[in-house]
Amino acid sequence: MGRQPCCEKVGLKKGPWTAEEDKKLINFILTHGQCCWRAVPKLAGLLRCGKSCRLRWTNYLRPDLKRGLLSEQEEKLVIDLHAQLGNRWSKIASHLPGRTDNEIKNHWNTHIKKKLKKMGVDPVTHKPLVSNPSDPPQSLQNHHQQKEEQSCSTSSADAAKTPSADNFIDSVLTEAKEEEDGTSCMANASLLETIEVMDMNSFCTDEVPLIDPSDILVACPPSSSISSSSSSYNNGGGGGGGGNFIQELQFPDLDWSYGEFGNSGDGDNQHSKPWDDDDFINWDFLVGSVDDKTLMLDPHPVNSCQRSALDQSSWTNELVQ
DNA sequence: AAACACACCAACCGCGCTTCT
DNA sequence: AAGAAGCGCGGTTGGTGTGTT
Repeated sequence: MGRQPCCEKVGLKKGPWTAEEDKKLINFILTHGQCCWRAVPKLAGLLRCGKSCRLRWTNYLRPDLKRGLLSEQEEKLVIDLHAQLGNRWSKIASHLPGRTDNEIKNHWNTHIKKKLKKMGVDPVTHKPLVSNPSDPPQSLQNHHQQKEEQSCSTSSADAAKTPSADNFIDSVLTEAKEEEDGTSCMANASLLETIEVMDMNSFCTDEVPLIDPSDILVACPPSSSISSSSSSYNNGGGGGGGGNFIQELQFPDLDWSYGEFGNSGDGDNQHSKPWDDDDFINWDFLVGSVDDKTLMLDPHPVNSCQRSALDQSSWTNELVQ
């Protein structure tokens, strides 16, 4: 069957989002929650297609997003998961709270791929990269040999496994790490333990709990970081932000279950709390907007999605602070 | 200081799956 | 059962920032 474009292309804006557009989208979702994406642009007064709005929200504006580079542990987890799942970025992202599939995909393509190749690992198969498959480099053969001889295996389950792509990556990563900073086998074991714990703590869509709105704390960055450039505004300097300007805010009790904040819309998010203190680093314009009175949160929500429990004035006051 | 190359990442595109009628 | 609509996913592109010559 033929498929129409996701939206009438005529008259719709493309390209980088402006602060004003972000404001509109955030404002809309804050007041109405997430509903039919196709209707969002119309209702929010945006000249974008619904798809673009959804993408902007899930990949950038969602308040529970972590910014900045993936940590070593996250990176390791991504590699492990990629070995199991392949390029199913949304599935991989579901194991990394606060990370989006797009972010992980980008990180994979720009960092991890290179790193693995450098280490002699095929980023696609997670097996040794060799010109002649029957003749792997000595160093790689050693990896397998050493791996089998290792007395400090990460788990009995691992030990029981036959050598796999996963194990190979583990050993290569372990060695690379040792070469890098001289950490011991025990240290790596603890790293892997941590990752296993992360794995155990991650959960899928169906396990996503609902949050008590009163538990939600939001960081409030300073308005001074507002940039006039859409792009620098978007990039935000890599997101190391947070830091000393953190203020805690009560967040309106929108009907946003964790599921709705799930990665790439599957609702598969797995946070013990939806937003970290470092969140909202890109929401500086929100504060600025309140300052200059351009952002008005609707004090009269029209459905159960909107906040009700929190006193409007205290919420606004805290936002302005 | 200017030009160029490279790296990074937000956003777009098209397809597939699911749901609705 | 079939078509239509909506949404999500994965691949790709293009703009911007940063480093190098």
